[in-house]
Formats: sequence, C-alpha cells, structure tokens
Amino acid sequence: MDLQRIKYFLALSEQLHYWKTAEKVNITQSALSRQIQSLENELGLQLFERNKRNVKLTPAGKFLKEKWEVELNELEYIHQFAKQIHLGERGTITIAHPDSISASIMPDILAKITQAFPQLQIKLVQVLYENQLDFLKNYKIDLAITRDITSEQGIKSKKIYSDHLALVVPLDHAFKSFEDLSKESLSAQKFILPTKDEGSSYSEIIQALFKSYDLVPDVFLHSEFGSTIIALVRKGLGIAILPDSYMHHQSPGLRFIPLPFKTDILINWRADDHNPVLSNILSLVFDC
Amino acid sequence: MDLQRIKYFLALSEQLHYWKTAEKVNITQSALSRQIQSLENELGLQLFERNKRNVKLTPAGKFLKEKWEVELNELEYIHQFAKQIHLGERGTITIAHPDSISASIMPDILAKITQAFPQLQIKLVQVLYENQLDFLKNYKIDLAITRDITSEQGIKSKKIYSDHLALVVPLDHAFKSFEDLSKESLSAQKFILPTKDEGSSYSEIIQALFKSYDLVPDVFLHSEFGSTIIALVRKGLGIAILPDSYMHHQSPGLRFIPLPFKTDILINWRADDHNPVLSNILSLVFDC
DNA sequence: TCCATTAATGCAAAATACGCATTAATAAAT
DNA sequence: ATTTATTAATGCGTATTTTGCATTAATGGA
Repeated sequence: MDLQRIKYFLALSEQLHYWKTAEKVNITQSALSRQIQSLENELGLQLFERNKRNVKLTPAGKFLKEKWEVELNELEYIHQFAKQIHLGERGTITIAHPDSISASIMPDILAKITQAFPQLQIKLVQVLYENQLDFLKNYKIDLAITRDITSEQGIKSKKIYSDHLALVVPLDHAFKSFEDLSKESLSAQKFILPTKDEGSSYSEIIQALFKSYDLVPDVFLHSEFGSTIIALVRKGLGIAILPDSYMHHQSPGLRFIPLPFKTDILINWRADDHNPVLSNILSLVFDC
Repeated sequence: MDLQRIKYFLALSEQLHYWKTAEKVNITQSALSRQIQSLENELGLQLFERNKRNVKLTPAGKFLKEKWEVELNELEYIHQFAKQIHLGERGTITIAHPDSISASIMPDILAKITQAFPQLQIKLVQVLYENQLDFLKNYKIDLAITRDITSEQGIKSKKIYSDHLALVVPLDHAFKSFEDLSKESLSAQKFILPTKDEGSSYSEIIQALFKSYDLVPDVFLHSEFGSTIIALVRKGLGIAILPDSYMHHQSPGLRFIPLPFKTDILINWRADDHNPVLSNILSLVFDC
C-alpha cells in the first residue's frame, strides 16, 4: 500500500469530485480513478459510493478518512523527527567529565552545544578515571573528557584545553606564593593527593612535580574527588595539588598557588561512532 | 512511500543481513538493496550503516524501526476495523420503535442482532409517530419500526409482524370477554385512546373498530404513551384499546380482551441507505 | 427526450521494479 | 602477507505497474 494513494484518497474525500481532485493533486482523472480502485481492491472494501454523477464516502471510507488523516500526520512528524536525528539535531549523548572543570570549561562547552542544538539531550556523568575507557567502549558513555592520554585502539583523542597545577593551602598557611616552596618546606607538609593509578598521565605529572624537588611527599590521604579534597584542606588536615580550574569553584578560605606544571584536558570518543550528534558536538568543541 | 518498503526495512532491521532478509521476504537481495536505498532517498536520511560486510542501524534507523513498528500495527488494526465496517459487522445503527413491542418482538430482534453481530452498537430511541419519517429522512434514525403504513418516496417499508388489538380493562371491570361487548355496554365507558393523527393507519383501525359498533366513543384522554395509558386504566379512570403486545409487559390488575382487529408492525428505512449494517439487520429481521 | 456532466475503461507509452549475473569490499583463515 | 569466503552494491535486460489520452456509458437536469 502506497501512502501516495492514501493522500489521493484523502484529497478525493474532501472534494468528492474526481476531476477537481485530479487537477489538485496533479494527475489525470483516469489515474486517480484507478488509484482509488486499487486502494479499494487492496483493502477489500469500498471507500466511495459512486455512480457517474455523484461521489460519496461509505461508512468505512468515512472511518478511514478520519483515521488515515491522523496516521499520516503522525508519520510525517516521525519522519521529520528522524531527519533531525540524522542531522544530529536530535538525540542523546552521554558525556563523562572530571569534576575539576565543572565550573570552568564545561559550562562554556554546554552553553555552546545547547545554543547550537537546543533539541539535544545531554547526559553528564562522573566516571572514575580508571573506568572511563571501559565505559566508552561499552557504549555507557559517548564522550569522555579526561586528563589522561590514551593510545587505545579504536579510541580517538584530542586535546581541547590545558591548565596549570596549583598548590591548594588554607589562607592562614605559611605558603603564600611559589617562592615559599622548597624541598625543606614541602617535606614538612602532609599532602592530600589523587589516587595514584597505573599509567595515568595525570598522576605522572604530579609525581614529576615532586621529583623536581627531589622529594617523596608525605601523603596523608588519596582521593579522586576534588570537592572532598578541598573540604579537607579548608579544615587544615593537609594541603593538596589540584588543577587550577578549581579556582572557578567558589572556595573561600583557600589559596591557590600556581605551579609551573601543566595538565592537558583531552576529549575521547569511539573512532567508529558515526552518530551525527557526536560529529556535531566534536566540531563545535574543536572550534573553541 | 510504499508501506511494503517499510516492511522490508523492518525485516532487515531484525536480521541485519541482506541475503537472509531477502529470502525471508521473498525477493532477491538485489531488489531488497534497492528498496532500502530508495527508502533512504525518499526520507533523505541513512537507515543503515553498512559496508560490504556488516549492516547496522543508524540512530535514525533505530528510531524509525521502533516508531514504524507501532504505526504499521496501528494501520493494520485500522484496516481490519474498516473491513468490519464494510461487512456491516461494526458500526452504529439507530432504531426507533413503539413502546408496545418493547417486551414482545423487540427483545427477539435485538437478541438476534447481538448474537449475529456482537460488535454492533445499537441505539434505541422512542420517537413520536408523527416525527418518525422526518427523523428517518434527516438521518436522525436509520430504522423506524412503526404501526403506520407509509408510501413516502425514498422510504422502503415492510411488514414484519402483526398483532391484535385488545380492550384493556381493570380486573374488576364488568367486561370479562369479547361477548360482553355491545354498542350499549361500550357507549357507557370512558375511553383512553391514542392521539388521533391525520393519516395514521393505526388511528384508522381504532376508528374502524368503533364504527363496527356504530359508536362514537366517549374519549376521556388522548395519549401516545402506552405505559401512561396502562397506569390510568389500572386506577380505574377509564378503559383503553391497545395492541395485545402489551400483554408481554408485566401488568397486574389488568385484563386484555382480544378484539378481531389486527394492526401491522412495519419496518421502514431509507431506500438509498447502503450502510452495510442496515443490510445485515434487514436480512436478519426478514428471516423472522 | 435531449444535453451536459462525469466516473470508468481500452490502449499505448512511460516509469518503475525485478532478477540474474557480476563486481568490489572486507573479514577470516592459512 | 596472501588467499578465500562472504556479502552489499550495481549494470542490464525483462516484466510489471502506472500514466495520459481518448472514448464510453451512466445520470441528473432542462
């Protein structure tokens, strides 16, 4: 059954006149007549009660006119919706990102996306660094924003930003600026540091930092959760090293002392992911 | 857009394999390939992500698979429903009938209809005799069961039953049987009779009845409503003449004395009404 | 009774769909 | 790295379907 036939039927059911309808839908009266006939044959019922003079809907025709009008509108809407999905204007994308950028570049990125594609549904999740690649490969997330470089097969990666590390101390702490740091002053401190993962490039940078002072830090606690670390530092339980993106969080009572070490932020996605939503978001993000 | 194409798409979206799908839907792989291609062109989007080795739904394809499955089911149901309307198995018919047969032949007729066509919706209405033809012509009712013969253009009519007139008296009334009736005994009575309509064949029969006794009845009240008349007779306000169908109503305290006058029950419908529901009901009723 | 209107239909042309055979790409096996 | 098996796409001739033109036949109104 051709939807075009149903459209012809609907046109005729309005006009109830073959010639006028045929003209309106740009076919000949002969073609229209046969289209209606084959529609009737296909359905095994009569749509119009007609003689050579009058055309009138049968009860079944009346019923189908009402129902088909609804269904055709429905289908048209569905097709439009599908087209938007095809263009990447509709759909869902799940993004994992570190807490550190929640208040810095994430708002920028999200604002850009929602402005360009207001119909997109974005799911933000926080995933432990060690799980990110698995989640990406298993379609639990579509985009992973991370500080770790990956050379995984099938995962594409691109740097989108970089920020400095900063030493985070309470306001009343002796450290006021970078010049106050030395092997001696640092060795007296208790540190709160991120979890030391195998092969995590972010951990390696922090290790490199301490190595530059030829120091093994006294680590009081490991945590991956920036907000936890900040709270502990504010209570004077130790000092921490965090990306200076955290300065964008409202954190009174703390001093951020920038350090000459940079940490990159990368965006990762599946190489074989052809979801048009992803392509749209990638090209938006790369324009930053 | 051909619904067949959508069916092909749905089959392929299940199998995700052209050859197997083509075999399943009884066309060649070549034809299937081209059907999917033209569907994609028609919609202006890609349904499958495919190379020479793998077939996989795109996000838009996934969306359409879900939606189209629902829509196609819906359409199939609609078409079945329409077919039932065409066969007169579904639909609505409005029937007017006199109160007199509510408890006699109407239950028989209705039982027969609902047994043969359980999906039919029947509306029963009571219409004043004088309005019946108008209601029929103006599509307010589809079938009029009446005691009046009509020779109206465009209205078909057929007798389906006939019953006798009966004199209705209270149990304690002097009249016990037909032999008690005479010009003298009748002229002493007060009568409750139906409204005397112009050209109503039922009124004429009652007039003929009195004429056979060479009598002009003392009419105390006119009413078309049988139940009203019966209540009044039971209270001793007068005696009445009604079709003996009323004996099927539960009417304690009354005696029905059959009279040798018959009144026909006719069924009327529009000659140009081709509603299949009507045809079905007519052929059922005529089999009585 | 005749005329104007109008849906159906015969027929040939155009468009579309189909099947067969082949091609080209790719994953798996060696 | 090379070969092989698998499989979606495609060229081409054929079959089917649809279309438009011209005509027919039925019908309501004058």
